[in-house]
Amino acid sequence: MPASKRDQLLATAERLFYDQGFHATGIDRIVTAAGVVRMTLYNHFASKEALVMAVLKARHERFMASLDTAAAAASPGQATLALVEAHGHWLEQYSQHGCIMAQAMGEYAEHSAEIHALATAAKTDLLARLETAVARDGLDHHTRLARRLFLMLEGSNTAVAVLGAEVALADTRAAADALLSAAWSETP
Amino acid sequence: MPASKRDQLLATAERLFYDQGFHATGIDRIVTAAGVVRMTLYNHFASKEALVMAVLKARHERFMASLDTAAAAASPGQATLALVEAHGHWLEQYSQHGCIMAQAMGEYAEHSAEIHALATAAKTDLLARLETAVARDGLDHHTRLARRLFLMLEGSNTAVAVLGAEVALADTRAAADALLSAAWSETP
DNA sequence: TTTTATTTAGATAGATCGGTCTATACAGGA
DNA sequence: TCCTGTATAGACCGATCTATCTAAATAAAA
Repeated sequence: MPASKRDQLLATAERLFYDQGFHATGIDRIVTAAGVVRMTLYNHFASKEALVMAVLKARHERFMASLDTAAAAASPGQATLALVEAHGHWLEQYSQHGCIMAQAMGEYAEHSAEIHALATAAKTDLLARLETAVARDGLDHHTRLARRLFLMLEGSNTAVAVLGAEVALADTRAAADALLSAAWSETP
Repeated sequence: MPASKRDQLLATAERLFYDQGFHATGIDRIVTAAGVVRMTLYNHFASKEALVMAVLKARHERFMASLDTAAAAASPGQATLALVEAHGHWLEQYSQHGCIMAQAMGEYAEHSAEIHALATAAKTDLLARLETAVARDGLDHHTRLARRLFLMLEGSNTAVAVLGAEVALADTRAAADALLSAAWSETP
């Protein structure tokens, strides 16, 4: 069965928002690219802001699901590295030129508290998953370590855009390994 | 002496672009906030795109100068950490809710190759400074290590926006220390 | 077949966008 | 004093923005 008009709109808007930016992408371009008429969009979404919210929410849920799947499938003691790998895989597939949540935070910081809060929550959700994984792997100082890994993964968003996925993700993996090793030997 | 109209425009535009985003900030708002008339802007800058370029260029030069000053004043063997400190200091002062260059890359990736290239060059300039410092400090594998530190510093841009400057910068410092220690003990 | 919900087409609204134009005012330096 | 460069005020342009409205077409469910 073909995707619903609503799903077509979500997928098209996500692509355009990510490639062109939020404010630079007009309603007309979205509906044209989705092969749909303007009223169909406003039938499914109350406003452009509501559309942005729905796009980010759906994308975030997909991202979290891929993290959770990877963590659940990891061998004992390997949950943290599995998250790092899953994050890298996501960047390779869907996020080659920067993080859409960071972009949304910047574009809507003073224009929509709702969108800004959603994007911020997406970041803290990732941090929370890291904390859970680090704790599950039996590593000490798990909050501190999780925050350091968070720094790395956030940095890899930009690094992929600047240096390319191959180089950036290899660096991220190696740096994560170094942080994890250092965590064992470091004095508390 | 009061700042020139041109400088007023640059400072005002920088603030508005950073706080509200590039596309979401109109020419009218800039000139009004700068206390200047519309034609004065177009007398000094050929277009909005040229204004964005000038703003980013000036900001980047200020940033680079602060890095170079810090590196030059560092004790022998401490240039790398001095750069990390200087970067953190910059975030505290001027970049509390995300990196304006990353924002520009996102907003202009498909709208202005010139702006996108400038923002990308800003990132590679930071990476180059890190490489120089790491080499000057006599650390091995300096390219690889510099790229890992680059990841950290890029991550701290987002981390400051999400977790606040205090927490994020403490983590960044600690993680950089850990990476530097690990660099000594790691097998090539 | 009738009802109900969805989609289409297209006109329309008012605001704002980046950018241009002209005429006027006002400096400081020659 | 005159001249040159800069700033002001404000009208103006066409394009685009988000959003709404109506009327007709379409399809699936009852």
